[in-house]
Amino acid sequence: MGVTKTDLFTEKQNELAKVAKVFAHPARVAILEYLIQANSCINGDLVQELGLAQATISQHLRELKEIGLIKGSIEGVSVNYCIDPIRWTEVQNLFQDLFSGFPKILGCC
Amino acid sequence: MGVTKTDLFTEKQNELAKVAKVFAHPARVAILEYLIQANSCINGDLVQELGLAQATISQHLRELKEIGLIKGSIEGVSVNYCIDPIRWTEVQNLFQDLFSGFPKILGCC
DNA sequence: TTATTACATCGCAATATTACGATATAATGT
DNA sequence: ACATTATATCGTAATATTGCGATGTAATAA
Repeated sequence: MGVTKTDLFTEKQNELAKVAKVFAHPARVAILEYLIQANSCINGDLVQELGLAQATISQHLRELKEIGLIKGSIEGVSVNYCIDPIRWTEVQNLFQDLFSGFPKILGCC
Repeated sequence: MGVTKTDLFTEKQNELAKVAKVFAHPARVAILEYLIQANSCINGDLVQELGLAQATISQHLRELKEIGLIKGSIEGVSVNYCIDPIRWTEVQNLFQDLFSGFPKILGCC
């Protein structure tokens, strides 16, 4: 027990859930918002920005990378992180598809 | 350890993370999609629909209720579940605000 | 080469989530 | 009252997530 039964659900349902999990931690939301707001995408000061340990930030960054939302390119000693616009739109559409599927007009109950 | 440091983040970041967590399981996504697609919101057959045990479904429904995305009204012996349109839009906007904050034009990196 | 700087990974403890059998509750039917 | 039906809650085992110190790695500087 304790393991999600992914085989019971559609590809898309599993994909949305997996992506949503990445948004399901305030540190990762904060990282994304910081990357958006720093209109240039030079980084490394995330550890100062958020109050978490370097190891913890690194772990969150990895999860964002794994789902494809951000990319990191080595810039000398440090790493430049930025949002992947293609994937960003893709993920936006995943959520949009679900949200727009509900016709707010039909207020039953 | 193991506990999210919510005090480090903004109200809105914590709220979005909390809401995203509800979408972060395919069973809950499936439940929402089923409620959307069953244009009437009479229910109870979710246990047959998804392949999970009744206790598990009930637990997922509670999480959806707790975040306010669905409402359940007692209908005799069974319960009618349906999506709360107000909350649905509210949550949609929470995500939309984040997604639209990124200007896809500025393709740096 | 050795030191420094920036980040990644490992390993572990604390906590949270998932799933479900068992049991409780609450409304209806006989 | 008793049985039935539908759903909720409890308790617990399996697994996942979070956070961080310690350590590894890789590029540059002295």
